[in-house]
Amino acid sequence: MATIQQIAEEAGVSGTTVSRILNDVPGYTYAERTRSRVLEAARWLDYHPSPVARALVRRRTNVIAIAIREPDDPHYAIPLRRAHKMASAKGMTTTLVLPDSGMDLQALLQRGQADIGLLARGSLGNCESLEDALVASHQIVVVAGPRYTYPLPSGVRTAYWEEREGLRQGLEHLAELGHASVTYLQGHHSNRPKMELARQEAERIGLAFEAVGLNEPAPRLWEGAEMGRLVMEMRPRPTALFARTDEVAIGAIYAIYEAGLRVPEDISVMGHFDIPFAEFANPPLTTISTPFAECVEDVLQAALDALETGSREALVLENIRFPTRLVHRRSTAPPA
Amino acid sequence: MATIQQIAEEAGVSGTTVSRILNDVPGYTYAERTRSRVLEAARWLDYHPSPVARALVRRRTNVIAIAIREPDDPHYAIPLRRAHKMASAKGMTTTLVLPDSGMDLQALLQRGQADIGLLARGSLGNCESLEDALVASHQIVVVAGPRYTYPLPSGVRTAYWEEREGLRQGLEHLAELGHASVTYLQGHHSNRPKMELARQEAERIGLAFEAVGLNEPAPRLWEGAEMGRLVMEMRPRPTALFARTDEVAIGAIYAIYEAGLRVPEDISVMGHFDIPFAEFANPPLTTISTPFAECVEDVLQAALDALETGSREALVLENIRFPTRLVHRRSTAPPA
DNA sequence: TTGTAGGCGTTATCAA
DNA sequence: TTGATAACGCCTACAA
Repeated sequence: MATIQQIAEEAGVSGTTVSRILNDVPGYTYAERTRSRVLEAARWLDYHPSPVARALVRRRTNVIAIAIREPDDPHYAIPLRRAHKMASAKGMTTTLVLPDSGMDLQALLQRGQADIGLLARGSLGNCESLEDALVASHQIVVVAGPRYTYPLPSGVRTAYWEEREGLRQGLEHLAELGHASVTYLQGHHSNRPKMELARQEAERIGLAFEAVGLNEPAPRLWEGAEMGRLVMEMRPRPTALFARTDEVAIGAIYAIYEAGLRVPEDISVMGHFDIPFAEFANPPLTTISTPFAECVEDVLQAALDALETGSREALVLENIRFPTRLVHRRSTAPPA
Repeated sequence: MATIQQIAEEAGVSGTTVSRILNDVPGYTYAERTRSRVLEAARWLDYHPSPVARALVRRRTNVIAIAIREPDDPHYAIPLRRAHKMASAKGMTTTLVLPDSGMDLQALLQRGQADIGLLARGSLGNCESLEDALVASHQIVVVAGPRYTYPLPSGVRTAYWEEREGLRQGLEHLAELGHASVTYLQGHHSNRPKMELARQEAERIGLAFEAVGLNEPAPRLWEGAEMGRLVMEMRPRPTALFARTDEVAIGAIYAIYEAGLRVPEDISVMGHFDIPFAEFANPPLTTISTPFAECVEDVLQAALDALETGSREALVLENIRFPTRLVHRRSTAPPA
């Protein structure tokens, strides 16, 4: 509520003086008497600077916009938490951008509501509109997430992992266990690109491949259960399931037990992403661990640096790739 | 990048005219020629109004600050998603406030960085500082969450459920199944108030009560596993576990299977909150469903109304209570 | 039907 | 060592 002007009057100085003292602007040495009078008046009036007014003149909102796909997916909680932590360490705040809402990242940045846009995506590629955003607004945009087959978005700093790599690791794991075929749990056909990658890798390894899809989109756990039920009716019954997501895998396991079978004795199931629940699933889920946290940290750090130095140069220099990793737990075993 | 002034020059009118036309300010009828010239210039220059400048003069940021405890707890994803949805339906954005960060809700509101503060808490009560915030800033604060024993925060619009109610429902369920005693999985002692409530209710029902605690705080799944292991060594072994949280319950089930026992054949386990994973746990988790979404929706709607009408009256009128509900699934059964 | 002037709270520029 | 003054982009009396 209190403004710099009020402090100035209270302390009998000018607003300029108050601003400089309160902000410790370098290059100005004020008389101790003035300093203390200002400081005291500020405390007395319970002064809090207005970030809005500041943002207007400094052209800096101190806001990081975080765009994620699904806020209730534990997998996306990672970038959210990470980014929030890094932001508040710098005294910045975060704003959430979700896909359904009318407010998209591009609009947010164009209007100058955020200094940095962090895109934590479920897939990279097809990002032309991103570059537009980058050019149109002078803000900083960085991207973290998995790469499928599309080329990386150019002109945007990116950290990523190769979805193909994780898929291969999982497929090889199943092959090594002795499985001759995999059934991939794709879900809604919007997830087709990933499935195609899996198919390619399976063929390279010499694993028979089959995919289960769903016409209607649904929350992942439900998708998993639904596909699990479909699988239970397939003859011959698949020996190994590779789910698009840990949640899909857990949903599938639910359906398998519902049908009176067991994992991995009757059928092996593996997931993707290694969310915390994977470790504590019953049975503990074999899955592919994915470096989402590292990716976010990497690009966001670059973005913060760029923001501080004011040079956007470092932003496009490199696109760093982080490795994925097989986490072998108990939901996979040799076929019966 | 483009400003109203630039449009004004481009269209050969004054800034005032541009502002009024672009905002459809009622009470002004402009010549069609002027209108179209302004509109065209705006499109031509790709004009986007600056929310920062607007916020400064309108004293309205169009931001809702959402304070939650743990971003990666699926339980807290509910208020987050709900609030974000309601916000963006009104063209507002959200900012996240997490406990660890230096940025707290009070500071945010005092500085006028948000119009509404939504506190989606893990517990109600002890909210004196809240009222300070309310009085100090002219912003709107509302609260949603569980109530333990403390009185509701007064002077703040609240929607809540009674933690005691859910606890009783769970305890009664176990008693009806024939259990003579419960072991409550409390976790870190910061969760003691809820445990005390459970103890009281157990005594009222005539159920022997015992609590398992932990000295070190840990993520809930790990807490659950740790306490599950402790329980496995207790003699006589408990017949029924009541976990503070679904995640704790799932962690405990993990430890139970690790020890070679089964749920519910050897031991019953129930959780609290009914997160999506509860339904798909193995076995599906009996739990208490909690109306977090309804609570958030209720108070946030009140807050939005208050913001629109400008009267804070409606805000303190009522504190609505929503019921909790037992969800009986398969992790509980009569004792062996 | 349109425009002018002033202000929202802060910082930057220039002068003293 | 300190102050005027003018922005930042928008909105709202008040005037014409």
